[in-house]
Amino acid sequence: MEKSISLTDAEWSVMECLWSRAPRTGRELTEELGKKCGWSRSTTLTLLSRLETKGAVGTENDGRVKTFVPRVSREEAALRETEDLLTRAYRGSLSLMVSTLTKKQTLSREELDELYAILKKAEEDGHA
Amino acid sequence: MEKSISLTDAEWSVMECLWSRAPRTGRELTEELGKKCGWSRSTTLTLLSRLETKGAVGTENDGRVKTFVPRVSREEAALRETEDLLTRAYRGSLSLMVSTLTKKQTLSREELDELYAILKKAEEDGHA
DNA sequence: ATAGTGAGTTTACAAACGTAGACAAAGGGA
DNA sequence: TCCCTTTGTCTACGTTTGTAAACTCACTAT
Repeated sequence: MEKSISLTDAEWSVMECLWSRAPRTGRELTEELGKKCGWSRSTTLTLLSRLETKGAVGTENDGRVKTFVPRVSREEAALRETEDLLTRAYRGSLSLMVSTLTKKQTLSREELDELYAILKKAEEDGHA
Repeated sequence: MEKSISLTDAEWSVMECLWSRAPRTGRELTEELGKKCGWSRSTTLTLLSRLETKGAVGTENDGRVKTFVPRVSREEAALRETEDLLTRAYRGSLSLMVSTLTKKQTLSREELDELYAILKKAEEDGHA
């Protein structure tokens, strides 16, 4: 597979916005990110253009106004980074990761229940 | 808590070496990383010195030779990055992370068993 | 026509990263 | 003593990232 796009911190904030609703105009995005991150208009637009170059967002020209849409899903992006981290920090072992986390922070009842459900599902799908 | 140290990609490789055995001399480290990563002597030493500045490794002077030791454990480093990622990409939800992973790759029987064990343990420790 | 606005594009610039060459001090042999 | 090697430090340089000002073009209200 061609290596999927990886996002920087600032870029995540932009994508976050786009994932929450799209298509959006530059206008809306600069406004929202201005509030949320304290960025200037330019900052947001620069980021958007870098993301476009990377192929993480697509644009369309409606008259003189550009609209932006995400080209990668949040899942893809998240997955990409997670796999990187898993490899880098846990030699690829998910259980090692989870155990490291649980050692440091207590999981809520809900979180636990969800995790059990997920495992159960994974189990079923696995030997299907 | 004072924000723990975060490592760059290249720095992880260096720490990896140190975690696998320490204390080590610059000599050993440049050799190993030269092979493993194709780095020049300078590269490794620069990284080591940056890590020293960050406080991620400590040094000691035995005569004219320096020895290096890790100052942060692999767990600490891994945890730090994992928490970052969890926040950035999964709004802090571990179960969301795990489910995203399981959707993309099948877990082995061992991995599953380990995960169940970890959850069980977390559960017990939780309401202790 | 004129000036002000909104939108998009260019240029900028410092800090962080990856990578490494150059240089200096110290020790070991010829 | 003189040179080579070892070890450590300093300097360097291109790229990426965060952040934003400056500039330009099209449009609108006067």
